[in-house]
Amino acid sequence: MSEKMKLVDELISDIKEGKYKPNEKLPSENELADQYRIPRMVVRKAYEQLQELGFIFSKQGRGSYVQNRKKQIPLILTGDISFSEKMKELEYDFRSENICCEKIPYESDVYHALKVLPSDEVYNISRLRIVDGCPIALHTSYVAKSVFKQINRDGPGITSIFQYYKTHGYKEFTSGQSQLSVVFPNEPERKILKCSSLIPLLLLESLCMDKETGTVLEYSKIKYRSDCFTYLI
Amino acid sequence: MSEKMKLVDELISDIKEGKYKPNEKLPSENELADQYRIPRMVVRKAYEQLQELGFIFSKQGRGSYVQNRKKQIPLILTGDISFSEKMKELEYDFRSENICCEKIPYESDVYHALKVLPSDEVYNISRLRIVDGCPIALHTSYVAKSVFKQINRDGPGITSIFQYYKTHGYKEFTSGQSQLSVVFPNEPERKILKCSSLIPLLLLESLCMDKETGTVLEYSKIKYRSDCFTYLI
DNA sequence: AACCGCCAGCTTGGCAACAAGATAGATTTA
DNA sequence: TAAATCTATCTTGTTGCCAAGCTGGCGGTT
Repeated sequence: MSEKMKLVDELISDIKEGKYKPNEKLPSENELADQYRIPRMVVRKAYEQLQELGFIFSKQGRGSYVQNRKKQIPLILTGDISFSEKMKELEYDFRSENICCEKIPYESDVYHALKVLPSDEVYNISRLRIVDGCPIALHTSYVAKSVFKQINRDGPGITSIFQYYKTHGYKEFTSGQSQLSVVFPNEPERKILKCSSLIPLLLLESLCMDKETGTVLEYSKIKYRSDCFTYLI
Repeated sequence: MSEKMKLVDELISDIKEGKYKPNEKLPSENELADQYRIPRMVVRKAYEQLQELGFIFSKQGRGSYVQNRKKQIPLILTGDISFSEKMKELEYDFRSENICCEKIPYESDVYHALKVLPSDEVYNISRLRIVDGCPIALHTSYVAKSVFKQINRDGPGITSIFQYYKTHGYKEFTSGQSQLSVVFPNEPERKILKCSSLIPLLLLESLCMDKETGTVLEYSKIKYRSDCFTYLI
C-alpha cells in the first residue's frame, strides 16, 4: 500500500510542478510499472486514486491524461454579506440556481438551531452557486414556516435569500458563531457539484438572525468545493 | 466505479449511524459480494478506500473492523491567542513537541511573506500538537534570522513560540488576513500525524506581526487533522 | 486431564491472464 | 486515387485463481 502512496505523492507533485501539463498524456500503466519495477496493479491503483482526487482522467484504450484544475477563487468567509454580493465584488461570472424547495421531515438538530417546535414546518431551500459555468457551492437554507408563512409557495423562486428577507421587512442581519468542518460529497452532491468522490467539501454551518429582534431567520449549510477556493478569514 | 462508491457511501452512513460499532467485525468481502451480487473486487476496493479514509482497518486472515473515530474538538480559529492557551482553556490533556528546527532553502513565497531579502536566513520551527496522546496538528513557523538573531540556537528548545517572542520584548501581536485551504497529507506528514492518506488537513496560513512596530515576526502554516476538529469562526 | 501439533476452512492480499476499447497503418476494393 | 475495411498493437478494465495469514477444532501424546 505504501508503494502506491509514494507513487501518488510523486505524481501529484509532478503535476503540480507542471512536469505534466493539463491534457497531456501520462505514461501508460505498463511503462510506469516497468520504470519503477513495480507490478502494474500498483500503478493502476495509484491512477485510480488520482482520478478520484480529480487530478487525472483515464479512457479505456487511450490512456490517462492530466485534468486541468480549477482556478482558486479567494473567498471571504465572514457571513454577513451575501454570496452573490461577494462574487459580484470579485467580478466573477456568477449565477445561482434554485434546485430544491421542500418540507423536511423532523430533525432535532435543525429544529433546535432554528428554535422552533417539532409541530412547526421547516423547508429546505437549496441553491447551486455557479462560477464560470462550474458549480462550486451548494447552499442549503432551512427556514421555518412560522417565520415566513408563505415559504412553501415562494421557496422555488428564491435565488437570493437575503433579498427575500428584505422584502419581508428584515433590514439588518447577524450570524452567530459559525462552524467549519470538512466532509466528502455523497452521491447526489457529487452529481450536483460535478465533482469526483474525493474532493473535500468545506462545510460552513451558521445561523442568520434579524439584528433588531434576534429572530432566527434561517439555519444554513454551505458546502464549498475545496478545490475551487482559498478562504480568507 | 460507481458501484464501489455506492457501497462506500452506504458503509460510511452505516458506520456513522452506529449500525456497525467501533471494533466490530464487518462482513467478509465474500459475504458482502454475495449479498449485493457484485464481484468481490468491488467490495475489496470499497474496503480499501474506507481504510484510507480512516473508517476501518483490515487484517489479513482475520477480517475488517470498524476503527473508532476521534472525538471532535471545538477549536476557535482566530489567530491572536496561542494554541496552548486555547487548549488549556478547553481543559484538554495537551502537549507540544518540537520536532524540527532547520534553515530552509530559499523559497520566494515564504521570503516574500516575511518581507525579508533573499540574502537573509529563514528557519523552519515545527511543533507537533498532541491532545490525549493523539497528534492533531502540525504547526510550522518560518522565522527570519534578521529578526531573531539567535534563532538557530534557540529554535530546537521552543515549544510555545509566543513565549519566545515575549522574552524578546514583543508584547502584543496581530495577525493579518489568514488563508484557509484543504490539503491531503504527504508521506512525512502522515507519519508525524499518524493518519491515513485520505484524511483531509485544514491548512491555515497566517502572519504574526508586532502590534507596535508592524514587524513581521513569523509566517506560519498550521495543518489541522480535519477528523479531530470542528472549527468555530 | 492437559498440552501440543496438525489440518481444514475461513479471512485478506496479490497477480497474471484475459477482455474490451482505441488507433494507426497496411490492405483491399470501388 | 480515394474510400473502406481489416489487422496488429497499444491502451485501460475485469476476472478468477492462488498465496499468505489466522483460527478453531480434532486427535494423539504425555
